[in-house]
Amino acid sequence: MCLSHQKSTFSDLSNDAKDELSRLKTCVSFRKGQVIIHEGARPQGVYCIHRGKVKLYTMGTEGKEQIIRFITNGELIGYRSLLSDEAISASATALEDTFACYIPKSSFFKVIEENPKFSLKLLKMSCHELGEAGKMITSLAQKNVKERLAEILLILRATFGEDEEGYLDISLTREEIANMVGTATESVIRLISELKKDGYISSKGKRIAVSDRGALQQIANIFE
Amino acid sequence: MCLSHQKSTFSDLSNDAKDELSRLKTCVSFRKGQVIIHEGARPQGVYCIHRGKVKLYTMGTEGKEQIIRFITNGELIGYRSLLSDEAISASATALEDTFACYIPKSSFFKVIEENPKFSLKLLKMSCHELGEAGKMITSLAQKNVKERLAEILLILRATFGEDEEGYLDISLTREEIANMVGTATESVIRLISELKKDGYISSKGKRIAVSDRGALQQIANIFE
DNA sequence: GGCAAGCAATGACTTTTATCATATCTTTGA
DNA sequence: TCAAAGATATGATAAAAGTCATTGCTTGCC
Repeated sequence: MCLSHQKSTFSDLSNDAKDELSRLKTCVSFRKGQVIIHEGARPQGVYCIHRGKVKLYTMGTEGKEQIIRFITNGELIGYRSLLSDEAISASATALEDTFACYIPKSSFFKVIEENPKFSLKLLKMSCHELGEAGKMITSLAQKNVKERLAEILLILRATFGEDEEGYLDISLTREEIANMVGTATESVIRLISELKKDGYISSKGKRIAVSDRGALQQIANIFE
Repeated sequence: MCLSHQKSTFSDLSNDAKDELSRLKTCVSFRKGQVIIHEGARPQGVYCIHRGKVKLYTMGTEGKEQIIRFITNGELIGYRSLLSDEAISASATALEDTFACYIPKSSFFKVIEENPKFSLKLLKMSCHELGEAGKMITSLAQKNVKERLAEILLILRATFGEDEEGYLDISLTREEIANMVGTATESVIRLISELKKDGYISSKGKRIAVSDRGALQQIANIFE
């Protein structure tokens, strides 16, 4: 159950509050490809991911997905629209079989009201996300496709890590990568071939491994 | 003073809380072009704009500004990094002479802790901003320059309104518009000429007037 | 009022990226 | 296990956008 996660959004709550939450929540699961929340809908609660990987995306013109970010263990889905009292602005779909807790709107607000520290934590979280969104805006506006692709590969590595064989521990199609980078699928494929030829990454089927992190950082213009 | 604004971030506070804030705050003013907060710095407080217009932007590679959004009467500057406890992620510069209240970090947090409703309002605000940022990401990633320019012109109109002559009540150079749209200055100039020729906007010097809102919405692919 | 600095405008040209077409490789499920 | 569907790969070409160069217009300041 997601409350027990070390890094769960709810991890800092008192035991009492956690106990109450665990009474109010229900457990749900989603199969790979299943839509969890849908853009435009009015949310009735939030999901806290226990185990799994989820993409958050908006539909652009021509029905093309734009992936905004990923959500994984311990993180929330749907809190943004619940708190801003707006329609859901981004759909969420499971990228692999996913298990989550569902917390109804009223219970969620109850926890917020009774736990000022939790409310502050949410505030901190959303402000952090805002900073990340700003970075993404600047990259999309100013970097070229190759720079953006290198940046996204590094983000994927930092977010999901690597499996035993060194491949990124996340399975995305080239099209999904293109939908993050903001480009055509063919361009991603071409550039992945190029990065592979230059020895900065390797790939087998859809799986990708970062082999030269420094080189990617240089390509992406990241100095940290 | 900014606390008295109808639409100020602080408008819902109790009179007591407002009184206390007004003791803790100081008044500051910025001349056109003056930097208010600087990317990378650690903020020591927040600014609440009383009167004026401010651009919020990050520096991309090659030192090119990327304007994330504008801030005007009643809105806060610097709260994001204060709340997420990070370095300032976006600089703010006055676009015209601007008057603001400065509220030191400790006072700001005091108000948050003592007024749960205010804390919730900030949460709502930042969640709303997150939604807007998501929209901007999708536009930048999927729309072409002309569509984005039309969208930005509509946003400027909605944010700043028009003066007596019907011109947008905000003075931006073509370069600044390009820094919002995420394109080259020349491209913005060319497209403004084109929109003007087609009769959708008019312009005189740097001033721009939207004459056919519907047409711009159609160009921008906005259906609302 | 005139002059300089900064901005806007436009043309010519290059580079980047998208699109379309087609071939080949991988998965997946009957 | 084998066929079909779905993904990846690559080439040719077109379209979009950026860059560089130059001219002309505004504006603000002495």
